[in-house]
Amino acid sequence: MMARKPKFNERHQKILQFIEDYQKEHGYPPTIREIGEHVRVPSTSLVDYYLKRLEIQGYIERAHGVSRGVRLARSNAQERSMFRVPILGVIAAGQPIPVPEAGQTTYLTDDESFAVEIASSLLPEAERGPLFALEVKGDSMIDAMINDGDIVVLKPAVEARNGEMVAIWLPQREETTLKYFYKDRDGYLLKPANPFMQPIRIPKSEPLEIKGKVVLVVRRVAPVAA
Amino acid sequence: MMARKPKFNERHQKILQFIEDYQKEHGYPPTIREIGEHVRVPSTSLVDYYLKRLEIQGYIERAHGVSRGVRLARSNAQERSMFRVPILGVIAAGQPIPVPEAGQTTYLTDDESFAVEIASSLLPEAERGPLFALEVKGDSMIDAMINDGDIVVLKPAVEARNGEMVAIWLPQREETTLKYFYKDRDGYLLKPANPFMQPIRIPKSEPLEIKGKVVLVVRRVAPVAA
DNA sequence: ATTATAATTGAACACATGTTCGATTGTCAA
DNA sequence: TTGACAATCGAACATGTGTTCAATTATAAT
Repeated sequence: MMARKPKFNERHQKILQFIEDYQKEHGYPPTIREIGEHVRVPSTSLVDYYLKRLEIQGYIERAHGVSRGVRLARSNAQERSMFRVPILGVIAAGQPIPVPEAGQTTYLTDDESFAVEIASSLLPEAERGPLFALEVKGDSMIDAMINDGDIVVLKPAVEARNGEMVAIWLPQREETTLKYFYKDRDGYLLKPANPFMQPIRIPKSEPLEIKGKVVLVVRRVAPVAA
Repeated sequence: MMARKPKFNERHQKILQFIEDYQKEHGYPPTIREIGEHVRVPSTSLVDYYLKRLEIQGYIERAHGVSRGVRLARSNAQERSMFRVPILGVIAAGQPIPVPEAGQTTYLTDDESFAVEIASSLLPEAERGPLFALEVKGDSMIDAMINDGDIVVLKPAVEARNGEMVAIWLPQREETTLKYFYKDRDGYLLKPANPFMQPIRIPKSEPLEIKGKVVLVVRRVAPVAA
């Protein structure tokens, strides 16, 4: 009964690749014939046949009856490829951590200097959503392997699971740190990222405010003249 | 003699705007007729007339004889915002650094796991061009504030200026390191990024191979379950 | 007013391009 | 083998779409 099921062969892949490349190079999508030429499919109807399949499978979107009316589906395309994350302030040893207000839409100034752009491919799927970034000032985070000038991207959070790297405010000490977070019956254990440094133990009694989970650390290495 | 000179009226502006909007919405550029319809220009020849002007003035680029062959000039459009940088291998203490072959086109596997995407806004203008990335294996780069699993983005180079962070292969020691590079009459001084650590002095006599300049360091902080 | 040129029109043309359809061939499962 | 469907072909068709051109109208400088 069932004959061989339609497979997603290399040609399909090649077509998707070609559409992407062509779009990037020309600024507009290819025609059916151009696709066929490149993938060595001599008949336009066959290309159409392929495109129909790709459309059904959700890889592309088509505007029917429209020349060059083909594009990669949002999911594949560079749609979600960029994230603009606002830099809310600095993170430093002696200062509380600025966090985004809940109500206010995390809004972005157009000013480039107050935002970083992140390739979403750098983020695990789950970490999407509202993010904010802080610029590290001073050497106080150095035991977290984070240096002056680095940018840490955070996901707002008030609690964490063991093993996650979090930004913490210790009210009693008036201190901010970035540490791997572990909780046990005696209190908290804060491990530096640098394995050669000693973890800090926080007794249960001491207050501890988690401000966010670290999702990404970016260091631009500016070449400095002599 | 001179009649009124061709002015850049609001229609021109409107057309540019429309091309941009349309492209963003549909994923492909509009036709001449669609433009005319939107800007309330009833004759296709007049739209063509406008487009010719816009092309001469450098606002748009056209592929003549091609349907929907119009796009905003690069200068207007948002310059390429993404970089795809191939991950050529790992960088570790005891291993030579893999560098891209000069001849071979920096080729990108489709495989996402072998490339990182970088927002070009993270890079200084000058650092564009061929880049490659390496994944850090082990703790050996820890004095450069770079940890196991980090990704370093490099620009191929065989020499460096003082103050630049470079990837270095020391043949005599069979060792790879990332350090800030300083050269003086006595040889080389390699400073760790971590200011608390001691710099290394390399005598003039010892060979030293620079493989690339560090442009960016990225650390994905994967949340680890308990 | 006159004139030169810009702006605009309308229509026709040529061909680029998506679509359709019948026929043929290839390939798997029963 | 045979049935069923996928894959492929070739050609024709309808129309989408850039281009051209001659003619007309509007505008600013003389």
